[in-house]
Amino acid sequence: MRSLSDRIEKYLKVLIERSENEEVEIQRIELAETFRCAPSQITYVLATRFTASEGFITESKRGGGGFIKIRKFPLDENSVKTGISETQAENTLQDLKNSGFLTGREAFLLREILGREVLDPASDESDYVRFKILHKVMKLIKEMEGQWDVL
Amino acid sequence: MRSLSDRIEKYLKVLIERSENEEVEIQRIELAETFRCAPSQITYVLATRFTASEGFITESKRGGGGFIKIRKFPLDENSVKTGISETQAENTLQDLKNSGFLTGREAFLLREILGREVLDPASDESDYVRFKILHKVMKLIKEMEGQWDVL
DNA sequence: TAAGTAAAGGTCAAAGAAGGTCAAAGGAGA
DNA sequence: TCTCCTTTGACCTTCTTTGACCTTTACTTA
Repeated sequence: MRSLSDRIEKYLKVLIERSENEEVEIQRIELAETFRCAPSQITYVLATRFTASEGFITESKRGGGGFIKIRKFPLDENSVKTGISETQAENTLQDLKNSGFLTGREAFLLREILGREVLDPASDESDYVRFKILHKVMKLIKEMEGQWDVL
Repeated sequence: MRSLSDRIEKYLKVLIERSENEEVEIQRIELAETFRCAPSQITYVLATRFTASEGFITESKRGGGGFIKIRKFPLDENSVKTGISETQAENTLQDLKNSGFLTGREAFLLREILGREVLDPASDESDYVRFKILHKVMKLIKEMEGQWDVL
């Protein structure tokens, strides 16, 4: 018998799969009501099944009109071929910062590196380099998993 | 479900987009009536979504015939092509100073750097350099968000 | 012209509406 | 039984919305 967490996980992954852009936006309370559980249960599922090492980014806002957004990393074979634009790179960095995987300064530095001043914005070559750099960053996040200080 | 603030923000941004000169002028009470909310709600939206670090400047006047004017910084892709004149640069610096994002000395220094003695006023190349410098400044303001001292 | 009034916008604190955290209790399998 | 994963609930933090009260500006009137 699968647990509640498993069912919520499955439910969210189906939503993401069916989405156009590999992401889904929910309201914690609403989802909790749907599954008739405590809101913190949703937080738990996110924390255990939608981690960066699983390839997910989550973003949220509190207060009125609050939400939780779950997004899958753009790190599939497709991205390797098409590359990543400056804007996509910035969005990803923003996500990583918001999720606490990068500090403000780290994100800042990377943004500068990936920016137009360094990489010609109108070049496919640049997009590919951008992808390679970001891919490395993601890999580091995955592998280090909270042990950055060992560097 | 998006919040009232989100809807008002969207509304104003559409107005700005449709305008000729990237600015819009409204009356607080009128807009509040349109959205059936307290006038201070409008002030809140301005304070949270139309900040300088978001690329906006607001200006207002009280009393009879009062108004609120919202302007977008001239720092979009278009500016990249056309560059920024010395006068435009000065206006932007003035705005940044008035909004409290730059101190008097900082604005002064930048004004000197961007001025005619350093950058030939009759050169497209200069306009482009001016844009790049200002853009960097804005970016720093945005990224550092009150944490300049960490550098 | 000085004083008063009406018509704006500004401020700020409190209430409301989300999501976050964490420790403790509950369960399932080794 | 012991351990590890789930589930819950009390309490916290952040963002939104409102309303009472303040300040500024334009207009009117003695």
